[in-house]
Amino acid sequence: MPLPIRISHDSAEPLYHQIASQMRSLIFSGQLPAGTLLPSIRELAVETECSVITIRRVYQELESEGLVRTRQGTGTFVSEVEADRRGQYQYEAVRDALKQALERIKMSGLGEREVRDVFEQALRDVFPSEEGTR
Amino acid sequence: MPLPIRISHDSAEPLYHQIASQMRSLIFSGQLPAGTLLPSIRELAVETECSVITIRRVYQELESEGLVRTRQGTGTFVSEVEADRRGQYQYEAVRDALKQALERIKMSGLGEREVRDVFEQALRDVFPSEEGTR
DNA sequence: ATATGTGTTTATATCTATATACACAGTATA
DNA sequence: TATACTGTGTATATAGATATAAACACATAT
Repeated sequence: MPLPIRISHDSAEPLYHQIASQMRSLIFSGQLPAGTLLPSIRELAVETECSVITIRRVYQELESEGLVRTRQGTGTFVSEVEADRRGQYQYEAVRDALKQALERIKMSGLGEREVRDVFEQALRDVFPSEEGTR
Repeated sequence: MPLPIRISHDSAEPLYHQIASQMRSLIFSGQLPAGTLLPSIRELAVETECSVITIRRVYQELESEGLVRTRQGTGTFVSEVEADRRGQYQYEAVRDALKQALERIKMSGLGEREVRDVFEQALRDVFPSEEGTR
């Protein structure tokens, strides 16, 4: 089963960074629970249309952060992660992404009101009108 | 007068890319009208805390896109830009910035309430309390 | 044993960022 | 009117980060 990862080869953000970042989210959000066997570096390389070495680097980086554990000849597994780090990471990731987007939008000349409107509309796509939420 | 440019040395996005991207916005949005004399590469290098060569590269890239015109010994000036390209670029810039942030939000697994809270916080960071805006 | 799946190492190309020394344009001034 | 000065951009060489290919080594099941 392929991982829900979306990378862009046109983006200025380096490939290994995009992949690592998204895998952190998957792990911290619990979508990849501790013990899960990750795809082999070759599988993930195909899936993300990049080289095996790049994936290898991602796994190494995640291992150095204690998020995964890799064993030669066997595979790479998700490690146990303290609850503390979970919420913290997701919160900061979203906060940074939002800030960056807002900076970008502001620079285009839009004012606070317009930025809010644009974003409000976008949010409705992500959280499709749950009637009872109001 | 320094340009309203904000770059991050920690970001995964390359320096020259951050700078070029923001200068495009300034030009396309009309905040830097045609004929404007841009800061010298040394000034902008100091302002952005990067090397002269990096700024030079940015100016070269913008020149190759027809956005600026540079003359040795004199300086770099903003060129005339067709109205067509303006709206187009700004629209796409906003659209892409939003898209990226939303992808990140989806992947985080945070709920609507939390996302909205984070958004308000980020919005305040980017638009520091302009009292009269309401 | 050996076949097939893992991860690993080594060498290489390209991209990003830098420092240093150079060349041109305009201005002051002798 | 020369000429030196000070500001511009420019060229060359180099270091580090990013991405790759190809050959290697380990683990497990036949």
